Amino acid sequence: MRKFNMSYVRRVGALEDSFLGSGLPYGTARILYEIGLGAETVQDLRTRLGGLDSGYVSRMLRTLESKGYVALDRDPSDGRRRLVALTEDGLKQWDDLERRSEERAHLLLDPLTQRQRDRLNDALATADLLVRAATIVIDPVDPRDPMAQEAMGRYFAEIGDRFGFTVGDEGFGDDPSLRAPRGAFFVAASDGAPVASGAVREFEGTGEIKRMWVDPSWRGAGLGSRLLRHLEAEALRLGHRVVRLDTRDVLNEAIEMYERAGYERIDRYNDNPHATHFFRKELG
Amino acid sequence: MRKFNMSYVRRVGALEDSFLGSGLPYGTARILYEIGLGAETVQDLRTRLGGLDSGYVSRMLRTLESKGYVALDRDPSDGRRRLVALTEDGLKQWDDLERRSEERAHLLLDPLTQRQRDRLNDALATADLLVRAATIVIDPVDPRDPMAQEAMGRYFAEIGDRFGFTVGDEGFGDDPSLRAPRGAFFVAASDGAPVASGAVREFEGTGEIKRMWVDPSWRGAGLGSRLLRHLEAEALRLGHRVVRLDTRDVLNEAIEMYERAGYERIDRYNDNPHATHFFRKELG
DNA sequence: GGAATTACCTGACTAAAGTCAGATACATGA
DNA sequence: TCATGTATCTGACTTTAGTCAGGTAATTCC
Repeated sequence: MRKFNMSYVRRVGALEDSFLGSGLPYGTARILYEIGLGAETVQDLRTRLGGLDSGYVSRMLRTLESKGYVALDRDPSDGRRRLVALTEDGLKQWDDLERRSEERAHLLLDPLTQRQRDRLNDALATADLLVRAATIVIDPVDPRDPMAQEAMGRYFAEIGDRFGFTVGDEGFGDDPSLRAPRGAFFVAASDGAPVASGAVREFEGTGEIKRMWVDPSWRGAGLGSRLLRHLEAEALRLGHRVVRLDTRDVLNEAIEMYERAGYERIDRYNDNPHATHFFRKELG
Repeated sequence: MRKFNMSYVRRVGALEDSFLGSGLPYGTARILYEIGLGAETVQDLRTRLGGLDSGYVSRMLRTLESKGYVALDRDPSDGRRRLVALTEDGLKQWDDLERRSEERAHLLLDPLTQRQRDRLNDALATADLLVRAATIVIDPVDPRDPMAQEAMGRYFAEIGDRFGFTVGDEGFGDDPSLRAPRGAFFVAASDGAPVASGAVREFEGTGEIKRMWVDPSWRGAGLGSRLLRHLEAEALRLGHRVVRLDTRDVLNEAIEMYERAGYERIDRYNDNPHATHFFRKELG
């Protein structure tokens, strides 16, 4: 991996030079680029760029403003915040950056045959998925948190199992069993969006795993097992020696994953009408 | 590819931060690192780092010297040149950079299963090879040039190895037929080292391709065909409508490549005792 | 042997990138 | 309503990274 880094950065890292040649220094161009990508507030920008100094960002926004590339406006919902947006000229500049970057990528790929390009693409896509997967962090969140709500929303939508009320404004309500002190909810996020979730709670004296969900585009990256290990550790911490869970027959990969993780089939232990398969595992 | 860049640099690019935390600025650390990697002269350093300003490098060497990390010495074989080397302290610093970098890579790979790590490795190795291949430049050089000599050295060493004859170390002399105005020699280089070579000359009124060689670790990256196209174009430029070449039965991949490139088998046209197969192609 | 070239150095500069210490206006919770 | 906190801005800095124009000693070419 380190070898790759060195040679890749040396060759393609020059891709960042495409930011230059636009008349803007690198930092300023990055800001312009992120705005075009959807950053809406100054704060948003700062976090996207990895926590830059606020004064520094402010100054760069000022130069972009004076060049007529971005417009700043007070946020009506919070007067301290400022909204950033590209002007027409700014959009033109952004397109220019895009085009330049695209061109450079083409230039690089030019000497390769189509077959080689395809191979490169595949390799990079694989690497990307794995690197993303490796840098995902699994964090405990309150199930009422918007991230948790979004994850559950996608979980329920996918399972085709709707609650009595509509998904949206009021969310999935608040199931206290999924929170401290007798439960926990975890969300795995990448780039600020939930990509997997899961919960532990207590049920009839033992641990129970609920709401296991992995974003379809992330399946096969080992995220499910990682999350499962997390949930088991949490169940142990909550004092359980056994966890149980239910799932349904159509979720084949999930069932396989549970089996690989050492879960054994048991008889039905609850009255969930949607579940067909039941598992248990001794922890520790 | 651009997508990969963005997400990769965001996550792993931080790998370069490992240069920081060493108390040295990035540029200076890079110099230290390259010396540890084997750069021996100031010139060597400059080319490895992509042609930095000589004054700039000199200054950085001075700070490294004053910190006691590197020692500079006159080159006995050329008094203008200076030899650079790490001191004991410098070596310690270098190890530290290595360790830090290694640690960071491990931290990233930690959450992955062994199977995933292997997949990532494969993907990165493939991407690396292809990106390297794409950024190789094929340049005409004089066959007396050190690069050409090195390439030919390896070419002869290899066929010598395989076919059991040796070439003296008096060099390959100067075969004027491989130079202008009736011939040309090409070297493909990556990171300053020759990875492939080939020549065109005139023989009995038609073009002839000689000295086709591709570094073993580079085979299968399409370099041979690229070089061959180059040589054909050159032959055409030199006024030939036909090129011929000879090769040997054990070089299977080479023979396949020639066939794919549109070469047809012909009868022996010279008295090269090592050749067994003969080809020709009409150009244009 | 003298001119040209090469390898490196020095000094004087610039722009970019980033830090730090306040200042200011707005927001929020007790 | 007051203390506290937040989002942004301003000004005064520093460090990096890099450029450019000469200069010196050694080497090569003719």
